[in-house]
Amino acid sequence: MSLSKTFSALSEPNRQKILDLLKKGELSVNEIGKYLDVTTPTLSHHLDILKRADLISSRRQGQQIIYSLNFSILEEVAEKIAKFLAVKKIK
Amino acid sequence: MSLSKTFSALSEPNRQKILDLLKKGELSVNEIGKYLDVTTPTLSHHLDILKRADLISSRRQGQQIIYSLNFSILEEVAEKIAKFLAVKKIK
DNA sequence: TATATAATTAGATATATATCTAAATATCTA
DNA sequence: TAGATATTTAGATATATATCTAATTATATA
Repeated sequence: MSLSKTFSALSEPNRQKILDLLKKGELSVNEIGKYLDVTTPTLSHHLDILKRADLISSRRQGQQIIYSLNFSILEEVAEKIAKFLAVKKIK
Repeated sequence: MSLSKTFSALSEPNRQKILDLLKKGELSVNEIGKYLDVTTPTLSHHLDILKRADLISSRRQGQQIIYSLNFSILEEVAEKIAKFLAVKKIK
């Protein structure tokens, strides 16, 4: 997974909000939609981008698709930034 | 400064490379250009975006503009991600 | 099995972004 | 001060992205 793809996924406010919502626990598309001011197809598009960036996962539960947060990529990003910043201290 | 603007600035590969180059020390536009496969105006555009995101600073030195890395915003990003991830441990 | 509900996919459109060439600006130097 | 060098700004263009409506797919249920 490229850092660019991750940062790109993280750069959109609606997607940040989705991650914030999922932080508290998994949610269906419909439930997420209640907190965002976009149509369902637009929401679906944002979920797709987050999923391709491996920031979230999904599973079907009856008629609903339940999305949940993946922490690992964000942990990697934090680690990479920390490693990047580490040079500062070396100097 | 919005997180979106920061992530957006960080999402482009050439800009990531610029930050990487500046990590080792300040450089002129011309020097940075040696490592990137873009024209000078394009490079100037990327520098402008990084500067607007407060990720780099510049000063004039004779005919050259010298760019240097700002660590603070990246430190903030790392901190925000860490804080975001902290909920995981709480639960 | 027809209808309702949940979500995605398709297709269109408007805005943003990355890129280039050409022109402008700033500084240095012969 | 004329010409060279360094960088930015202006303007054009092609690609990417966010958004919508309409259509499709998947599941549940009366």
